[in-house]
Amino acid sequence: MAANSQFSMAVHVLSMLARSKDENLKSDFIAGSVNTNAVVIRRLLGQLSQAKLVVSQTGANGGTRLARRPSEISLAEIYKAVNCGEVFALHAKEPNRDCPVGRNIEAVLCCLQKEIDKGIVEKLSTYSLQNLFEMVAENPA
Amino acid sequence: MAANSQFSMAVHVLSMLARSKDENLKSDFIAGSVNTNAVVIRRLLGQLSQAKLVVSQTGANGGTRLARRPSEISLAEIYKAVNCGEVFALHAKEPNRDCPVGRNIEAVLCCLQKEIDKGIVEKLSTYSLQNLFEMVAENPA
DNA sequence: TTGAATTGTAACTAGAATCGTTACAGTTAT
DNA sequence: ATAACTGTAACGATTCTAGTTACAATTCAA
Repeated sequence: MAANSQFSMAVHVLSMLARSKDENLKSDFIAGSVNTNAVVIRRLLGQLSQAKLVVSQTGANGGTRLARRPSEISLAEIYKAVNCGEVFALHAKEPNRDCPVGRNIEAVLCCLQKEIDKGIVEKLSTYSLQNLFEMVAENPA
Repeated sequence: MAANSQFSMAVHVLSMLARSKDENLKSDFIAGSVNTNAVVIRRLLGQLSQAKLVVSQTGANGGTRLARRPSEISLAEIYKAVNCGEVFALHAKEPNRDCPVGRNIEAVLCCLQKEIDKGIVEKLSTYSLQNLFEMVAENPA
């Protein structure tokens, strides 16, 4: 499959919104920067809106802006807002319950998966959208 | 796509091998516990063999055993041995270079991606296959 | 030395997930 | 009223994983 780039796109989109301050941005304009279709952006914005990270307005002169200041949005919130799966997947088919290993391995792996995910969220929560936006701005083209 | 469960399968397979000590296990037997096809297991064992975590023998009475003791194999090595992608993917299409955000976001995201991956590896390196195997053994069925 | 048991690997299929695209209903400013 | 937007459904193209079959190469053992 194509790899899931929702988090990357979300960070991109939110950086655009951070840059535009309180002005509404159109999905079409954002799509031009991300280099994709406006519907893809609107779908993503829908998730970010549900997570209360952005506010959208329909109608003429509509568009989207941040719901909070960039310094008050952590990358962890963005990560949780978009649907970007787990670090590794558990078994596709249930292992054999007649095997002492097969019987118990899933529970252990599930635990480990959660622990890793917690670590990721912790690391991401040390960055705000503001921090990230500054990195983008500083970065030499 | 179906999610990538290589790491889960690898840990499962290596736990089986840890349990069997120095005895060779057949791919067919392992497949029975993982509940998949023997070829899938052999493919996985190929990767683990390249990473020098296991040793295989062809021919009659062949099979696979651990290359080292379970206490000397960390989960981080297993993670690196199998091909289980990144936490999040970068942009599918290259962003628009004419946009100040689009121009620089990828480099920043790439950095972040590496930092997160480093965190995962650090966390995984605190567990050995032995530790994990003990968790599986202790876990109530 | 023959035969049986195994691994290694190529090739193909089925199924799932993402992204892109078109289409259109609903909303809002002017 | 009309034009400019968002929200969302529906479908296709692409890509990835895992499952499967098939078979060559290797090794043990009688």
